[in-house]
Amino acid sequence: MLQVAFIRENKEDVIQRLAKRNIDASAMINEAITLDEERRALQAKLDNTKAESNSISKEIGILFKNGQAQEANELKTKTTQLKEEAKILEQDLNTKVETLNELLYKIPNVPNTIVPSGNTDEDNEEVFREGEVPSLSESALPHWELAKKYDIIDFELGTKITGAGFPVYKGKGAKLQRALITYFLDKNTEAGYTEYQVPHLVNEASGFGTGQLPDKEGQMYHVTADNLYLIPTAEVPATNIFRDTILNENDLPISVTGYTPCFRREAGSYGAHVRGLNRLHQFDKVEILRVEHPNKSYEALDSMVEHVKGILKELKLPYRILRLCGGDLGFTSALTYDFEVFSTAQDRWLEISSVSNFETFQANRLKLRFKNSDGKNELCHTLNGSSLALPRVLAGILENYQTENGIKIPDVLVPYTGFDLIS
RNA sequence: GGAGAAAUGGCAGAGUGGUCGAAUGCACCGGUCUUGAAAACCGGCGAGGGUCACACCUCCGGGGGUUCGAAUCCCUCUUUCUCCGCCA
Repeated sequence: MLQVAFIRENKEDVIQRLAKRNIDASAMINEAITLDEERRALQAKLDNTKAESNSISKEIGILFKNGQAQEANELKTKTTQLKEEAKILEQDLNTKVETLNELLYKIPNVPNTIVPSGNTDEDNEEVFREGEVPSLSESALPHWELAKKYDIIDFELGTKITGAGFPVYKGKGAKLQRALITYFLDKNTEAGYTEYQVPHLVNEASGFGTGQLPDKEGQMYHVTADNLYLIPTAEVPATNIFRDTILNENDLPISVTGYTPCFRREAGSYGAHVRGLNRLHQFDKVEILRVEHPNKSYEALDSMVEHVKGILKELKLPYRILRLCGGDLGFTSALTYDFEVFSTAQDRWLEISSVSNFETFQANRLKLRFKNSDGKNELCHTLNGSSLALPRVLAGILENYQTENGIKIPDVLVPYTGFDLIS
Protein backbone atom coordinates (compact mmCIF):
# COMPACT_ATOMS: atom_id res chain seq x y z
CA MET A 1 0.00 0.00 0.00
CA LEU A 2 1.02 3.56 -0.57
CA GLN A 3 2.05 5.75 2.35
CA VAL A 4 -0.42 8.49 3.16
CA ALA A 5 2.37 10.96 3.68
CA PHE A 6 3.62 10.21 0.20
CA ILE A 7 0.16 10.71 -1.27
CA ARG A 8 -0.24 13.97 0.60
CA GLU A 9 3.07 15.35 -0.57
CA ASN A 10 2.84 14.16 -4.18
CA LYS A 11 -0.86 14.39 -4.80
CA GLU A 12 -0.87 15.60 -8.40
CA ASP A 13 1.98 13.39 -9.46
CA VAL A 14 0.32 10.34 -7.94
CA ILE A 15 -2.97 11.02 -9.74
CA GLN A 16 -1.18 11.64 -13.00
CA ARG A 17 0.86 8.48 -12.85
CA LEU A 18 -2.06 6.32 -11.73
CA ALA A 19 -3.83 7.54 -14.86
CA LYS A 20 -1.46 5.27 -16.76
CA ARG A 21 -3.44 2.40 -15.34
CA ASN A 22 -6.49 3.92 -16.94
CA ILE A 23 -8.01 4.83 -13.65
CA ASP A 24 -9.03 8.24 -12.47
CA ALA A 25 -7.76 8.12 -8.93
CA SER A 26 -8.41 11.73 -8.04
CA ALA A 27 -11.53 10.96 -6.01
CA MET A 28 -9.77 8.22 -4.05
CA ILE A 29 -6.69 10.31 -3.51
CA ASN A 30 -8.65 13.31 -2.31
CA GLU A 31 -10.66 11.14 0.01
CA ALA A 32 -7.55 9.55 1.43
CA ILE A 33 -6.06 12.96 2.16
CA THR A 34 -9.26 14.15 3.81
CA LEU A 35 -9.60 10.99 5.88
CA ASP A 36 -6.02 11.34 6.97
CA GLU A 37 -6.57 14.92 8.07
CA GLU A 38 -9.61 13.88 10.03
CA ARG A 39 -7.69 11.01 11.51
CA ARG A 40 -4.94 13.29 12.71
CA ALA A 41 -7.43 15.74 14.22
CA LEU A 42 -9.15 12.92 16.12
CA GLN A 43 -5.83 11.53 17.23
CA ALA A 44 -4.76 14.90 18.62
CA LYS A 45 -8.05 15.30 20.48
CA LEU A 46 -7.80 11.83 21.95
CA ASP A 47 -4.18 12.34 22.94
CA ASN A 48 -5.05 15.52 24.80
CA THR A 49 -7.87 13.83 26.64
CA LYS A 50 -5.62 11.00 27.65
CA ALA A 51 -2.85 13.37 28.67
CA GLU A 52 -5.20 15.16 31.02
CA SER A 53 -6.51 11.94 32.45
CA ASN A 54 -2.99 10.64 32.94
CA SER A 55 -1.82 13.66 34.83
CA ILE A 56 -4.86 13.55 37.12
CA SER A 57 -4.22 9.89 37.81
CA LYS A 58 -0.73 10.74 38.88
CA GLU A 59 -2.06 13.39 41.21
CA ILE A 60 -4.45 10.88 42.71
CA GLY A 61 -1.57 8.57 43.35
CA ILE A 62 0.30 11.28 45.19
CA LEU A 63 -2.76 12.30 47.18
CA PHE A 64 -3.35 8.73 48.31
CA LYS A 65 0.22 8.44 49.36
CA ASN A 66 -0.15 11.58 51.45
CA GLY A 67 -3.31 10.24 53.02
CA GLN A 68 -5.56 12.81 51.34
CA ALA A 69 -8.17 10.28 50.38
CA GLN A 70 -11.03 12.70 50.14
CA GLU A 71 -9.31 15.00 47.63
CA ALA A 72 -8.31 11.97 45.66
CA ASN A 73 -11.83 10.68 45.47
CA GLU A 74 -13.01 14.03 44.19
CA LEU A 75 -10.56 13.84 41.33
CA LYS A 76 -11.74 10.37 40.46
CA THR A 77 -15.04 11.66 39.08
CA LYS A 78 -13.10 13.89 36.72
CA THR A 79 -11.05 11.04 35.29
CA THR A 80 -14.10 8.83 34.95
CA GLN A 81 -15.62 11.51 32.78
CA LEU A 82 -12.45 11.92 30.72
CA LYS A 83 -12.30 8.20 30.27
CA GLU A 84 -15.74 8.13 28.76
CA GLU A 85 -14.82 10.92 26.39
CA ALA A 86 -11.69 9.03 25.42
CA LYS A 87 -13.65 5.88 24.75
CA ILE A 88 -15.91 7.63 22.27
CA LEU A 89 -12.98 9.38 20.58
CA GLU A 90 -11.14 6.10 20.37
CA GLN A 91 -14.02 4.41 18.62
CA ASP A 92 -14.29 7.27 16.15
CA LEU A 93 -10.58 7.12 15.55
CA ASN A 94 -10.64 3.37 14.97
CA THR A 95 -13.40 3.54 12.40
CA LYS A 96 -11.60 6.43 10.73
CA VAL A 97 -8.36 4.48 10.51
CA GLU A 98 -10.22 1.47 9.22
CA THR A 99 -11.98 3.48 6.54
CA LEU A 100 -8.71 5.06 5.50
CA ASN A 101 -6.91 1.74 5.35
CA GLU A 102 -9.64 0.08 3.35
CA LEU A 103 -9.33 2.90 0.87
CA LEU A 104 -5.56 2.65 0.77
CA TYR A 105 -5.74 -1.09 0.08
CA LYS A 106 -7.68 -0.28 -3.05
CA ILE A 107 -5.14 2.12 -4.50
CA PRO A 108 -2.60 0.34 -6.70
CA ASN A 109 1.06 1.17 -6.84
CA VAL A 110 2.14 4.26 -8.71
CA PRO A 111 3.65 3.29 -12.06
CA ASN A 112 7.16 4.40 -12.88
CA THR A 113 7.38 7.25 -15.38
CA ILE A 114 8.71 4.95 -18.11
CA VAL A 115 5.68 2.66 -17.95
CA PRO A 116 3.89 2.97 -21.29
CA SER A 117 0.24 3.92 -21.16
CA GLY A 118 -2.22 1.43 -22.52
CA ASN A 119 -5.06 -0.88 -21.69
CA THR A 120 -4.19 -4.42 -22.59
CA ASP A 121 -1.28 -6.70 -23.33
CA GLU A 122 -1.43 -5.34 -26.89
CA ASP A 123 0.02 -2.11 -25.54
CA ASN A 124 3.01 -3.67 -23.84
CA GLU A 125 6.26 -2.41 -25.22
CA GLU A 126 8.74 -4.91 -26.58
CA VAL A 127 12.18 -3.82 -25.41
CA PHE A 128 14.33 -6.81 -26.34
CA ARG A 129 14.29 -9.93 -28.44
CA GLU A 130 16.85 -12.68 -28.77
CA GLY A 131 17.24 -16.21 -30.05
CA GLU A 132 16.34 -17.90 -33.24
CA VAL A 133 12.99 -19.43 -33.86
CA PRO A 134 13.76 -22.89 -35.21
CA SER A 135 12.14 -23.85 -38.46
CA LEU A 136 10.19 -26.95 -37.66
CA SER A 137 8.66 -29.41 -40.05
CA GLU A 138 5.00 -29.40 -40.97
CA SER A 139 4.45 -32.26 -38.60
CA ALA A 140 5.72 -30.37 -35.54
CA LEU A 141 3.54 -31.02 -32.52
CA PRO A 142 2.40 -28.90 -29.59
CA HIS A 143 3.87 -29.98 -26.27
CA TRP A 144 0.74 -31.78 -25.05
CA GLU A 145 0.97 -34.07 -28.07
CA LEU A 146 4.69 -34.54 -27.53
CA ALA A 147 4.08 -35.30 -23.86
CA LYS A 148 1.76 -38.09 -24.90
CA LYS A 149 3.93 -39.36 -27.71
CA TYR A 150 6.97 -39.78 -25.48
CA ASP A 151 4.94 -40.61 -22.36
CA ILE A 152 6.55 -37.96 -20.17
CA ILE A 153 3.55 -36.02 -18.87
CA ASP A 154 0.15 -37.51 -18.09
CA PHE A 155 -2.62 -34.96 -17.85
CA GLU A 156 -5.46 -37.46 -17.55
CA LEU A 157 -3.79 -39.21 -14.66
CA GLY A 158 -3.55 -35.90 -12.81
CA THR A 159 -7.23 -35.36 -13.44
CA LYS A 160 -7.97 -38.75 -11.93
CA ILE A 161 -5.88 -38.13 -8.85
CA THR A 162 -6.82 -34.53 -8.25
CA GLY A 163 -8.53 -32.68 -11.07
CA ALA A 164 -7.80 -30.69 -14.19
CA GLY A 165 -4.63 -28.64 -14.06
CA PHE A 166 -2.60 -31.04 -11.93
CA PRO A 167 -0.38 -32.90 -14.38
CA VAL A 168 1.71 -35.93 -13.53
CA TYR A 169 5.30 -35.85 -14.81
CA LYS A 170 6.82 -39.16 -15.58
CA GLY A 171 10.18 -40.74 -16.41
CA LYS A 172 12.38 -38.41 -18.42
CA GLY A 173 9.74 -35.70 -18.15
CA ALA A 174 10.05 -35.73 -14.37
CA LYS A 175 13.83 -35.87 -14.60
CA LEU A 176 13.94 -32.96 -17.05
CA GLN A 177 11.81 -30.86 -14.75
CA ARG A 178 14.01 -31.66 -11.77
CA ALA A 179 17.07 -30.87 -13.87
CA LEU A 180 15.65 -27.47 -14.74
CA ILE A 181 14.92 -26.66 -11.11
CA THR A 182 18.44 -27.55 -10.06
CA TYR A 183 19.95 -25.71 -13.00
CA PHE A 184 17.98 -22.54 -12.20
CA LEU A 185 18.89 -22.69 -8.53
CA ASP A 186 22.55 -23.19 -9.41
CA LYS A 187 22.52 -20.20 -11.74
CA ASN A 188 20.86 -18.08 -9.09
CA THR A 189 23.17 -19.04 -6.26
CA GLU A 190 26.18 -18.50 -8.53
CA ALA A 191 24.87 -14.99 -9.10
CA GLY A 192 24.84 -14.36 -5.37
CA TYR A 193 21.30 -15.28 -4.41
CA THR A 194 20.99 -17.23 -1.17
CA GLU A 195 18.90 -20.35 -1.51
CA TYR A 196 15.95 -20.77 0.85
CA GLN A 197 13.42 -23.51 1.31
CA VAL A 198 10.27 -21.92 2.58
CA PRO A 199 6.86 -23.21 3.70
CA HIS A 200 4.29 -23.90 1.04
CA LEU A 201 1.42 -22.81 3.23
CA VAL A 202 1.22 -19.35 4.74
CA ASN A 203 -0.91 -17.65 7.34
CA GLU A 204 -3.15 -14.64 6.91
CA ALA A 205 -0.55 -12.14 8.00
CA SER A 206 1.82 -13.30 5.28
CA GLY A 207 -0.86 -13.20 2.63
CA PHE A 208 -1.60 -9.70 3.74
CA GLY A 209 2.05 -8.67 3.76
CA THR A 210 2.54 -9.32 0.08
CA GLY A 211 -0.88 -8.06 -0.96
CA GLN A 212 -2.78 -11.27 -1.80
CA LEU A 213 -5.12 -10.53 1.06
CA PRO A 214 -7.59 -9.07 1.72
CA ASP A 215 -8.79 -8.70 -1.85
CA LYS A 216 -7.42 -11.55 -3.89
CA GLU A 217 -8.07 -14.54 -1.67
CA GLY A 218 -10.03 -16.08 -4.52
CA GLN A 219 -6.76 -16.84 -6.28
CA MET A 220 -5.43 -18.93 -3.43
CA TYR A 221 -6.44 -22.30 -2.10
CA HIS A 222 -7.59 -21.86 1.45
CA VAL A 223 -7.18 -24.54 4.09
CA THR A 224 -10.08 -23.48 6.25
CA ALA A 225 -9.54 -25.95 9.07
CA ASP A 226 -6.26 -24.22 9.93
CA ASN A 227 -6.85 -20.92 8.19
CA LEU A 228 -3.77 -21.28 6.01
CA TYR A 229 -3.30 -20.58 2.33
CA LEU A 230 -1.40 -22.56 -0.27
CA ILE A 231 1.14 -20.25 -1.81
CA PRO A 232 0.42 -18.94 -5.31
CA THR A 233 4.12 -18.07 -5.63
CA ALA A 234 7.28 -18.28 -3.54
CA GLU A 235 7.13 -14.52 -3.41
CA VAL A 236 4.67 -14.78 -0.53
CA PRO A 237 6.71 -16.83 1.97
CA ALA A 238 10.06 -15.50 0.72
CA THR A 239 9.11 -11.86 1.04
CA ASN A 240 7.54 -12.44 4.43
CA ILE A 241 10.91 -13.60 5.71
CA PHE A 242 11.46 -9.88 6.08
CA ARG A 243 8.15 -8.85 7.57
CA ASP A 244 8.49 -6.59 10.63
CA THR A 245 12.20 -6.18 10.19
CA ILE A 246 14.57 -3.28 10.59
CA LEU A 247 17.81 -3.94 8.74
CA ASN A 248 21.09 -2.17 8.96
CA GLU A 249 21.92 -0.19 5.88
CA ASN A 250 24.94 -2.39 5.23
CA ASP A 251 22.75 -5.52 5.27
CA LEU A 252 21.46 -4.36 1.89
CA PRO A 253 21.12 -5.61 -0.73
CA ILE A 254 19.62 -8.98 0.17
CA SER A 255 19.20 -11.55 -2.59
CA VAL A 256 17.09 -14.65 -2.11
CA THR A 257 16.18 -17.53 -4.37
CA GLY A 258 13.94 -20.48 -3.77
CA TYR A 259 12.10 -23.25 -5.47
CA THR A 260 8.49 -23.98 -4.56
CA PRO A 261 5.42 -25.46 -6.10
CA CYS A 262 2.78 -22.80 -6.73
CA PHE A 263 -0.96 -23.26 -6.37
CA ARG A 264 -3.47 -21.14 -8.18
CA ARG A 265 -7.21 -21.49 -8.28
CA GLU A 266 -7.38 -19.32 -11.41
CA ALA A 267 -11.07 -19.27 -12.16
CA GLY A 268 -9.93 -19.21 -15.73
CA SER A 269 -11.02 -19.73 -19.25
CA TYR A 270 -10.90 -22.85 -21.36
CA GLY A 271 -9.54 -23.61 -24.81
CA ALA A 272 -6.28 -23.93 -26.63
CA HIS A 273 -4.41 -21.22 -24.73
CA VAL A 274 -4.87 -23.05 -21.44
CA ARG A 275 -4.16 -26.48 -22.83
CA GLY A 276 -1.38 -28.69 -21.67
CA LEU A 277 1.14 -26.88 -19.51
CA ASN A 278 0.02 -23.41 -20.49
CA ARG A 279 -2.01 -22.82 -17.38
CA LEU A 280 -2.15 -25.04 -14.33
CA HIS A 281 -3.48 -25.16 -10.80
CA GLN A 282 -0.19 -26.52 -9.56
CA PHE A 283 3.17 -25.76 -11.09
CA ASP A 284 6.78 -25.35 -10.09
CA LYS A 285 8.70 -22.13 -10.06
CA VAL A 286 12.09 -20.86 -9.01
CA GLU A 287 11.90 -17.33 -7.73
CA ILE A 288 14.47 -14.59 -7.16
CA LEU A 289 13.88 -11.80 -4.74
CA ARG A 290 15.75 -8.71 -3.64
CA VAL A 291 15.54 -6.27 -0.78
CA GLU A 292 17.21 -3.06 -1.82
CA HIS A 293 18.15 0.44 -0.81
CA PRO A 294 15.66 2.82 -2.49
CA ASN A 295 18.48 4.43 -4.47
CA LYS A 296 19.58 1.12 -5.89
CA SER A 297 16.38 -0.67 -6.71
CA TYR A 298 16.21 0.16 -10.40
CA GLU A 299 19.80 -0.86 -10.84
CA ALA A 300 18.78 -4.12 -9.17
CA LEU A 301 15.82 -4.52 -11.49
CA ASP A 302 18.12 -4.21 -14.47
CA SER A 303 20.51 -6.74 -13.06
CA MET A 304 17.68 -9.20 -12.45
CA VAL A 305 16.55 -8.78 -16.04
CA GLU A 306 20.11 -9.39 -17.23
CA HIS A 307 20.31 -12.46 -15.05
CA VAL A 308 17.17 -14.02 -16.53
CA LYS A 309 18.38 -13.14 -20.00
CA GLY A 310 21.56 -15.07 -19.29
CA ILE A 311 19.61 -18.18 -18.42
CA LEU A 312 17.43 -18.06 -21.51
CA LYS A 313 20.45 -17.46 -23.66
CA GLU A 314 22.10 -20.57 -22.28
CA LEU A 315 18.94 -22.56 -22.88
CA LYS A 316 18.94 -21.19 -26.42
CA LEU A 317 15.27 -20.43 -26.35
CA PRO A 318 13.83 -17.64 -28.49
CA TYR A 319 12.37 -14.99 -26.20
CA ARG A 320 11.38 -11.39 -25.94
CA ILE A 321 11.09 -8.90 -23.11
CA LEU A 322 8.10 -6.67 -22.66
CA ARG A 323 7.74 -3.58 -20.55
CA LEU A 324 4.22 -3.87 -19.25
CA CYS A 325 1.86 -1.02 -19.94
CA GLY A 326 -0.15 0.64 -17.19
CA GLY A 327 -3.26 -1.41 -17.90
CA ASP A 328 -1.40 -4.71 -17.70
CA LEU A 329 0.77 -3.82 -14.73
CA GLY A 330 0.18 -5.79 -11.55
CA PHE A 331 -1.53 -4.06 -8.64
CA THR A 332 1.56 -3.95 -6.46
CA SER A 333 4.17 -3.21 -9.11
CA ALA A 334 5.74 0.06 -10.20
CA LEU A 335 7.53 -1.40 -13.19
CA THR A 336 7.43 -4.90 -14.64
CA TYR A 337 9.29 -6.70 -17.37
CA ASP A 338 7.72 -9.86 -18.71
CA PHE A 339 9.77 -12.53 -20.43
CA GLU A 340 8.04 -14.59 -23.08
CA VAL A 341 9.34 -17.65 -24.83
CA PHE A 342 8.21 -18.32 -28.35
CA SER A 343 6.43 -21.60 -28.64
CA THR A 344 7.03 -22.63 -32.22
CA ALA A 345 4.52 -25.41 -32.43
CA GLN A 346 1.78 -23.31 -30.87
CA ASP A 347 2.90 -20.23 -32.77
CA ARG A 348 2.53 -18.01 -29.76
CA TRP A 349 4.44 -16.36 -26.95
CA LEU A 350 4.35 -17.89 -23.48
CA GLU A 351 5.05 -15.84 -20.38
CA ILE A 352 7.79 -17.49 -18.38
CA SER A 353 9.01 -14.75 -16.12
CA SER A 354 7.85 -11.51 -14.67
CA VAL A 355 10.37 -9.25 -12.99
CA SER A 356 9.04 -6.36 -10.94
CA ASN A 357 10.05 -3.50 -8.73
CA PHE A 358 7.48 -2.87 -6.02
CA GLU A 359 9.42 0.04 -4.56
CA THR A 360 7.97 0.61 -1.06
CA PHE A 361 4.52 -0.74 -1.85
CA GLN A 362 5.10 -4.13 -0.25
CA ALA A 363 7.62 -2.90 2.29
CA ASN A 364 5.04 -0.53 3.70
CA ARG A 365 2.68 -3.36 4.51
CA LEU A 366 5.49 -5.63 5.59
CA LYS A 367 7.04 -2.96 7.79
CA LEU A 368 10.36 -3.79 6.17
CA ARG A 369 12.77 -0.96 6.91
CA PHE A 370 16.42 -0.17 7.25
CA LYS A 371 18.21 2.30 9.46
CA ASN A 372 19.61 4.94 7.13
CA SER A 373 22.75 7.00 7.63
CA ASP A 374 20.75 9.62 9.56
CA GLY A 375 19.68 6.92 11.98
CA LYS A 376 16.11 7.13 10.70
CA ASN A 377 14.07 4.09 9.75
CA GLU A 378 13.23 4.09 6.09
CA LEU A 379 11.23 1.64 3.97
CA CYS A 380 13.23 -0.72 1.77
CA HIS A 381 12.39 -1.46 -1.82
CA THR A 382 11.44 -5.02 -2.72
CA LEU A 383 11.73 -6.72 -6.09
CA ASN A 384 11.11 -10.16 -7.38
CA GLY A 385 11.02 -12.22 -10.48
CA SER A 386 10.75 -15.75 -11.72
CA SER A 387 13.82 -17.54 -12.83
CA LEU A 388 11.91 -19.35 -14.08
CA ALA A 389 8.37 -20.74 -14.24
CA LEU A 390 8.82 -24.39 -15.07
CA PRO A 391 5.86 -25.58 -17.14
CA ARG A 392 6.16 -23.05 -19.90
CA VAL A 393 9.92 -23.38 -20.09
CA LEU A 394 9.34 -27.09 -20.38
CA ALA A 395 6.72 -26.49 -23.07
CA GLY A 396 9.17 -24.24 -24.90
CA ILE A 397 11.92 -26.82 -24.76
CA LEU A 398 9.69 -29.68 -25.88
CA GLU A 399 8.33 -27.72 -28.79
CA ASN A 400 11.44 -25.92 -29.96
CA TYR A 401 13.82 -28.82 -29.49
CA GLN A 402 11.68 -31.47 -31.17
CA THR A 403 13.25 -33.42 -34.03
CA GLU A 404 12.23 -36.43 -35.99
CA ASN A 405 14.28 -38.62 -33.69
CA GLY A 406 12.96 -37.16 -30.46
CA ILE A 407 13.39 -34.17 -28.22
CA LYS A 408 16.91 -32.92 -27.83
CA ILE A 409 18.00 -31.65 -24.44
CA PRO A 410 19.67 -28.21 -24.34
CA ASP A 411 23.41 -28.63 -23.84
CA VAL A 412 23.52 -26.85 -20.48
CA LEU A 413 20.97 -29.28 -19.08
CA VAL A 414 22.62 -32.51 -20.13
CA PRO A 415 24.89 -32.63 -17.07
CA TYR A 416 21.73 -32.33 -14.98
CA THR A 417 19.55 -34.81 -16.85
CA GLY A 418 22.17 -37.37 -17.70
CA PHE A 419 20.58 -37.89 -21.12
CA ASP A 420 20.52 -35.75 -24.24
CA LEU A 421 17.47 -37.05 -26.01
CA ILE A 422 13.89 -37.96 -25.15
CA SER A 423 12.75 -40.54 -27.64
C1' G B 1 -3.66 -35.53 21.69
C1' G B 2 -2.75 -35.12 27.58
C1' A B 3 0.01 -32.51 31.85
C1' G B 4 2.95 -28.44 33.42
C1' A B 5 5.95 -23.81 32.73
C1' A B 6 6.79 -19.44 30.17
C1' A B 7 6.32 -14.97 26.62
C1' U B 8 9.56 -7.76 28.70
C1' G B 9 13.97 -3.42 24.11
C1' G B 10 19.07 -6.58 18.88
C1' C B 11 20.28 -10.49 22.79
C1' A B 12 20.37 -11.81 28.00
C1' G B 13 17.60 -10.42 32.11
C1' A B 14 15.24 -7.26 36.49
C1' G B 15 10.61 -5.38 37.52
C1' U B 16 4.33 -8.47 40.74
C1' G B 17 -0.89 -2.02 41.18
C1' G B 18 1.23 4.50 41.21
C1' U B 19 6.38 9.45 38.95
C1' C B 20 8.20 2.45 34.59
C1' G B 21 9.07 3.11 28.02
C1' A B 22 10.92 0.05 31.71
C1' A B 23 17.08 -1.42 36.14
C1' U B 24 21.49 -4.00 34.82
C1' G B 25 24.82 -6.62 31.48
C1' C B 26 26.23 -7.66 26.44
C1' A B 27 26.02 -5.97 21.50
C1' C B 28 25.97 -1.48 18.59
C1' C B 29 27.25 3.94 17.41
C1' G B 30 30.18 8.53 18.71
C1' G B 31 34.24 10.56 21.67
C1' U B 32 38.81 10.59 25.03
C1' C B 33 43.33 7.89 25.52
C1' U B 34 46.95 5.11 21.93
C1' U B 35 51.94 5.16 16.59
C1' G B 36 47.63 1.71 15.53
C1' A B 37 44.39 -1.77 17.84
C1' A B 38 42.54 -3.78 22.39
C1' A B 39 41.38 -2.42 27.33
C1' A B 40 39.63 1.57 30.28
C1' C B 41 36.67 5.91 30.71
C1' C B 42 32.67 9.48 28.92
C1' G B 43 28.22 10.01 25.99
C1' G B 44 24.35 7.92 22.94
C1' C B 45 21.33 3.79 21.84
C1' G B 46 13.43 0.32 20.87
C1' A B 47 9.04 1.28 17.68
C1' G B 48 4.63 3.89 15.85
C1' G B 49 1.60 8.39 15.88
C1' G B 50 1.94 13.67 16.40
C1' U B 51 4.71 18.61 15.91
C1' C B 52 8.39 23.47 11.99
C1' A B 53 10.63 21.75 16.45
C1' C B 54 9.04 20.59 21.32
C1' A B 55 5.01 18.99 24.19
C1' C B 56 2.03 14.99 24.16
C1' C B 57 -0.19 9.91 22.99
C1' U B 58 0.35 4.52 22.17
C1' C B 59 3.10 -0.14 22.50
C1' C B 60 6.22 -5.05 27.87
C1' G B 61 3.22 -12.02 22.58
C1' G B 62 -2.39 -10.77 20.34
C1' G B 63 -7.40 -9.43 21.91
C1' G B 64 -10.80 -8.23 25.92
C1' G B 65 -11.76 -6.92 31.19
C1' U B 66 -11.03 -4.91 36.53
C1' U B 67 -9.08 0.00 38.48
C1' C B 68 -8.74 7.00 39.20
C1' G B 69 -4.10 4.31 37.68
C1' A B 70 -1.81 -2.26 34.76
C1' A B 71 4.45 -4.84 32.33
C1' U B 72 2.31 -6.15 37.22
C1' C B 73 -4.60 -8.57 38.74
C1' C B 74 -8.65 -11.45 35.78
C1' C B 75 -10.51 -13.85 31.04
C1' U B 76 -9.26 -15.56 26.22
C1' C B 77 -6.28 -16.69 21.97
C1' U B 78 -1.47 -17.62 19.92
C1' U B 79 3.43 -19.17 20.31
C1' U B 80 7.66 -21.45 22.78
C1' C B 81 9.83 -24.93 26.29
C1' U B 82 9.65 -29.59 29.46
C1' C B 83 7.32 -34.42 30.30
C1' C B 84 3.90 -38.35 28.34
C1' G B 85 1.42 -40.55 24.02
C1' C B 86 1.40 -41.10 18.62
C1' C B 87 4.19 -40.63 14.16
C1' A B 88 7.13 -39.38 8.55
